[in-house]
Amino acid sequence: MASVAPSKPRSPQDYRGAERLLAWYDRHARTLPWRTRQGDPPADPYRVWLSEIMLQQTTVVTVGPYFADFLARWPNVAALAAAPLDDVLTAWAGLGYYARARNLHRCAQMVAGELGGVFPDREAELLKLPGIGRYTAAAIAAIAFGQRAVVVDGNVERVVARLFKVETPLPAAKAELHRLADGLTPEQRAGDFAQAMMDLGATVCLPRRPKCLLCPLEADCQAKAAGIAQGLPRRQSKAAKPTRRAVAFWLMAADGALLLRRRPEKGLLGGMMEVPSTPWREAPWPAAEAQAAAPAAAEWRELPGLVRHTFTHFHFEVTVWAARAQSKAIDAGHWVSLDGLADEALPTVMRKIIAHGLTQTAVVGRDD
DNA sequence: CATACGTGGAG
DNA sequence: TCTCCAAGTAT
Repeated sequence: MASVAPSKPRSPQDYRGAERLLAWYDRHARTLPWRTRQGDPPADPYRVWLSEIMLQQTTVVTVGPYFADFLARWPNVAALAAAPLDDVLTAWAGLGYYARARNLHRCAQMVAGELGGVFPDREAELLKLPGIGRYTAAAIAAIAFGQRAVVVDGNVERVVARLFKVETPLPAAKAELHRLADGLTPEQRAGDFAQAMMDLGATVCLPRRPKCLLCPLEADCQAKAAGIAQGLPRRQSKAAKPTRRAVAFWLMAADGALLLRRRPEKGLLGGMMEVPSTPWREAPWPAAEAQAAAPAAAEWRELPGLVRHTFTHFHFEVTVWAARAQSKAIDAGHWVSLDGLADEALPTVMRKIIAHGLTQTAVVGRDD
């Protein structure tokens, strides 16, 4: 149970903490592309939504250029809804968690269609939309619509776990941390408060070396008082990552086009383009077995080296085989000129494989 | 409640 | 090299 839960949800002490945090935020708020400043018109819900989806498990630095590109190409929800899904996937390529891009597009179509182009302003309605979960619904309600909502992301969990010295490891502590965050959240300026908590976590209450001397909440922080701030929140240890292996087939036509194919809509890298390969599995691929999985009969040659990539839950090792295609009459997949690769929805792991194929075939000489 | 789902930067 | 972890969601 709670090691140190406040007896009342909203004590005067908590309220002063919120006040101090907001005062700190007014002085230290970072200027971010999707953030409005004091005195500006209210935040555009489309921009808040777009940024929040992109920021799920993704750093501010990484999101920056993608947010600018999306906003330039699709300045409002109607424009995004009208875009072909493949264009959205291509623009998203490299950001990761590609289900977000598919849900983003579906959500845009729902808002632009049945919702008449207007984002819901209530958490419960936002929660019904694809790609919007508990955190994002609260963040949009608070930041775009000024409603009191309890916004809890990884930063807030860390800040609250330290403030109240919650020693239960995550994820078991999630419900308790949410309750404690609720008790801290003020009625007014809920959007600023949420962003202040997240900024505090991102710049002061850091995971490894918290800068407690700069923290506006230091005097209230029970973990700091106990000298264990750096060790919180505790986390349940994660399982080791297995290694999966595959052989990728670098098939080039006489005109220099490369064979790609689209992955299934669901699952890993769903809907994205890929270099054709054997299935991904732990056991290495004997040559004869890989041969049988090739997209065409050809004189396959193994390129030197190995492509390594780590996903969320496994390591990936890819050997690349290269061959020259006799014709472009191949069912599964489509041919793309090397110049056209930039316009394909290729995730990072596939760009690594392509870069490897490009350099190794150049070193060894085309093929045959 | 557990697991699948990307990528890049920091230490 | 390796582990951690970042403005989480869906199932």
